Amino acid sequence: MVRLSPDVRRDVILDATVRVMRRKGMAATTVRDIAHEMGTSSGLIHHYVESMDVLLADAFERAAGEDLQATRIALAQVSGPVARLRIFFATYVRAEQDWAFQLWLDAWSEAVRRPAVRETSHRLNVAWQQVLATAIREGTADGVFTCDDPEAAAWRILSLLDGLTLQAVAHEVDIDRTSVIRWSARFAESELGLAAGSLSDLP
Amino acid sequence: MVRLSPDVRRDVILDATVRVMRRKGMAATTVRDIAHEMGTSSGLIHHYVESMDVLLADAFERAAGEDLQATRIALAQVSGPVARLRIFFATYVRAEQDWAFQLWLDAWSEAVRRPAVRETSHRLNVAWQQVLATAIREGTADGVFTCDDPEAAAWRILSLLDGLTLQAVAHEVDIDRTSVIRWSARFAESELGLAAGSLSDLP
DNA sequence: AGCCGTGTTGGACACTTGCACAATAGCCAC
DNA sequence: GTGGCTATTGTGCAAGTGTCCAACACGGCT
Repeated sequence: MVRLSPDVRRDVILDATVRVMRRKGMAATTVRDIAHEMGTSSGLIHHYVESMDVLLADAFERAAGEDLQATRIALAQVSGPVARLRIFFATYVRAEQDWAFQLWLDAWSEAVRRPAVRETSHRLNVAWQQVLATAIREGTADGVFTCDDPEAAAWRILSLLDGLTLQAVAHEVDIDRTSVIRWSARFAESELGLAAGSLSDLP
Repeated sequence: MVRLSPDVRRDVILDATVRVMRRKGMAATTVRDIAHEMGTSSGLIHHYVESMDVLLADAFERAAGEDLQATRIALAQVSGPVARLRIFFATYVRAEQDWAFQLWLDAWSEAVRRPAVRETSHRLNVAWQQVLATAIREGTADGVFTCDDPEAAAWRILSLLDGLTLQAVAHEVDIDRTSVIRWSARFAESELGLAAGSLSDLP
């Protein structure tokens, strides 16, 4: 029985929850699973967490938020709208490892029943869209892109990316990962008035 | 206590399951719910169905299959590639009422864990893609469309449609239904070499 | 009419779930 | 040291799950 400070314990709980979620899926994650993963009692979890609903939402936020942050950092380290967009597509594959995207599928599905999950997935989805929209706005300001509605264009590009990834992850066939990226990048080219290949051609 | 023949009873069970699924979602559907919906005992269900797993998969197949069939019929009643594609987008909205698309979200999420569900959702997704691919092939044969890979184009259009609908259904905001259709139709125009507005302008 | 096959019942079963709460045990201030 | 605060335990609970099964009752057959 190791006694930890509340902050550390909260961290340990979230980490354990993420690990269980990625192994069993969001819907199948139980309090007892998490307790067993931490090597503690299940009562301890309820001492820190008000409900299973928000725990799942918080854990999802941690898991998905890390990917988002990684992409943001990667984008910040590069300059120029075209190069930045190339990085966006490149990190999106890395970010969306199968288990990570599976969590997104779980979140979208659970959103109807779990208000906390819906709120989180909604917020994170908007955050992803904003990353893209910001990059597009910068490109139009520079005169490199031609796009009269960056917000909408960002939703469309992100949705095509998600829709294609969905098929690749859920059904494991028909569409391979490189096609997902190339097709999405080509769509972005046409959305932003770029020459064919400027985003989708391999470097 | 109405005594039905096995065939009829099986049908009644599937119908009741679909109704409960569309009300509560796939993951939250229970044997007792279905029994209550039919007005019978829960034991009766297991007299006909080997497990909950395959019952959910079969019911999903019925629910999603009906929408697919409705779209196929609607497409068959119209002639000309452009008109047919317009119908496709129009029926996709109708077909994908919130509850129906919610079932798809559930299915994609459950696919990893439930082999029966994965097999069904995969097969039906391919079927939808084939409906679109066939329409595109006919259009290219007629010289109306310009498209060198109808199969891939169908996946892209369908994926954009799914990705956008996903946001509209799961998060209930940000993207309204008319935008989903208009944006997808515009994307189809550029994929098929059509003039802007030929698919996306309201009739 | 009576009988028998079988569709149907309703509850038992063993299990799981999230959550609550008294009791316990570790750590820090004094 | 020692007391007190609180992190942690472990059990209990009520409600839920899928599955099973002996008993029942309806409809067609003789």
